[in-house]
Amino acid sequence: MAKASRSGKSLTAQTTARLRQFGLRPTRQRVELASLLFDDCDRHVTAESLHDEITKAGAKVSLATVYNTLHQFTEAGLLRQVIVDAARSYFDTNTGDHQHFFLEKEGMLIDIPGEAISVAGVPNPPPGLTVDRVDVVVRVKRA
Amino acid sequence: MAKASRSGKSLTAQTTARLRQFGLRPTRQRVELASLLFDDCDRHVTAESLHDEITKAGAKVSLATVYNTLHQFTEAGLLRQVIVDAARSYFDTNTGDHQHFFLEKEGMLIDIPGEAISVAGVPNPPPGLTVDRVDVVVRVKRA
DNA sequence: TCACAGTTTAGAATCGTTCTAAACTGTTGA
DNA sequence: TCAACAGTTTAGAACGATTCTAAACTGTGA
Repeated sequence: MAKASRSGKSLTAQTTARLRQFGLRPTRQRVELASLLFDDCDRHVTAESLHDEITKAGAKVSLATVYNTLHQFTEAGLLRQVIVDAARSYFDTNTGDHQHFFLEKEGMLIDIPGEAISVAGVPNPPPGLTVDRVDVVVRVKRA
Repeated sequence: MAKASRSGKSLTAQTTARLRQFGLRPTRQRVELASLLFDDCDRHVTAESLHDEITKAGAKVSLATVYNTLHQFTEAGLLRQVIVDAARSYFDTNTGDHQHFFLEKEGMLIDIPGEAISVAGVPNPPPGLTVDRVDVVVRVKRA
């Protein structure tokens, strides 16, 4: 691991710098979690799934820390929370404009690019309210 | 209460008949809950809020029964479950095609008529999957 | 290297929800 | 009308996800 990037910095060093930028002290736990989340392609995780994954990878991070970290990353804008299931929270490393397919049975999320989809005809919200975000969830089933 | 309707049946009698139609034995608890839910205009409730309401109305219905009943009504197609908040489940007496404004802070849902809103450009789901439903949640904030 | 604020942690606590098993009640058939 | 039974309700325990607590630990800047 810690493959050197074009910039000459190791991935870990990049992650460390990134965390510092966002005002997060780069502790071992945060760096390890951030590596899992951000080093490769976009991902959807739950606290539980991320905790399992990091544990299987041999790192020791408590579940409480996984929860704390997911929330801190979300506040910092590194993650986005996706609400599709009453039973558990998902976190998405893709924070750009996009929507989701959701396969409830398997707890699987699939991104839909924001450019692809468009929502028209949203009425003005009642007086005193402003639109914060429009979420589209396309619920799918195995055929 | 039990104001006579044009049909000559009391509301309670109508509710009772309705429940029977859906294969639900019209017990005291179900009739009372159905009255709160369906006698007036469309509503959004949580198990907790409905339990509070029926308790304040002087009826004794356990929270477990409220949960059971909400799920039975949902299965029967009398209610629709709305997933907008990781913390709790909402149930909507409007089962027709429509979407929602959601004011998280206050746990308030407001219907958006289905005709008003339109979602275009939903890609074909990955092979083996079919679209079940498209949910739109317009998250709003106090200005 | 020290001191301290920030962080992590195990375990307890909390919250919404579901389960359990015993008591209760519509309904049906005699 | 009534007994019998399946379906229903219930209190309370149990559950699973998440948050809290308070004590131990660790980056950081001097």
